[in-house]
Amino acid sequence: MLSMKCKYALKALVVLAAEGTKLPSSAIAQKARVPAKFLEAILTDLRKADALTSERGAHGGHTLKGEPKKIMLGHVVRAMDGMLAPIPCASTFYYKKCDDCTDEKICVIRHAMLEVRNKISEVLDGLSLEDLLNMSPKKKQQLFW
Amino acid sequence: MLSMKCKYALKALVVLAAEGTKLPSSAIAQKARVPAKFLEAILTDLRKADALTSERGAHGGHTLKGEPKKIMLGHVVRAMDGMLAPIPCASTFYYKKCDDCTDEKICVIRHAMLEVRNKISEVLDGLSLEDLLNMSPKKKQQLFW
DNA sequence: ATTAATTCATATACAATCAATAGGAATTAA
DNA sequence: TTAATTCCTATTGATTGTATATGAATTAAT
Repeated sequence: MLSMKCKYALKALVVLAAEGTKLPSSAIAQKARVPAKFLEAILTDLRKADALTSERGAHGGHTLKGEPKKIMLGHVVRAMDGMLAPIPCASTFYYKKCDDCTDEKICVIRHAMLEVRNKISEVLDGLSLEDLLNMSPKKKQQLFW
Repeated sequence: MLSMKCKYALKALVVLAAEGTKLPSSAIAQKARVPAKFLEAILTDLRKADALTSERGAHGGHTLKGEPKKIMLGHVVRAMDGMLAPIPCASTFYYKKCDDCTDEKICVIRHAMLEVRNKISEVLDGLSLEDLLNMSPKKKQQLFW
């Protein structure tokens, strides 16, 4: 399950990618229809995840860091929610051994979940913000949802 | 993320499939290395999900309902954890509209998550308990994890 | 009938996580 | 100096996850 936080993060980034300019969090909140104060915290996390840069003070705001084509959904989802894999022992970025497993090389559940994690990764690590924008029927018009 | 409950459920079913006989929950707990009392509740859920039948009293126990080939991982995961999709609006079995979405037909996030949900379903609805057993190097010997 | 083995039902506990909100400090441009 | 903004820390309330406890109901064997 995606958390609301992650969904909001994606929406915020889509707005930034579509707009292509610096935006204050209040504007993003409005365009993305996301709780303003919650979004502030999310934007901070996105900055730490290197997805955007922020400028403080009057005329401050948030700008996408790099081209939308280079920011992949997988990166965002991992930064917000952690691993893509359904189970830690099947994760590549957040691997953790199971307590109830003696030999994970033969664990049939891990095997199955590795397949799932690879499929999820194929999709999310293959989709960029630009790809998301291109899915939208029209452009520059905030009709993404 | 798979819950522990779901993981335990899968392990219990693998044990039952491998064994091919009626087993009391205590025996399953031991073979699957799962907390015994927690497992009891899980087995009840699995019965309600039509994955096994239970007999009470002395010499009672749980038996897989139908062939291992017919019990798909997707069914088990849904019964334990709910939808496979990362987001309710992309679920087929547990669909729910988003509050912050006016036209989900064009929602780019939903679009992306539909792709994810379909990939997950391809894997989990395509894998049976029998398939899991066949992933194991040897058989009938409780070396599944 | 009694006993032991079992499932089944209900309640409880505790911790963690989620989804936010609050208040204010620090920064910046006008 | 002011207004607009990000940034930081704390708090809240609800929900979920991961169990454990207790005991009732059922069944087979003696």
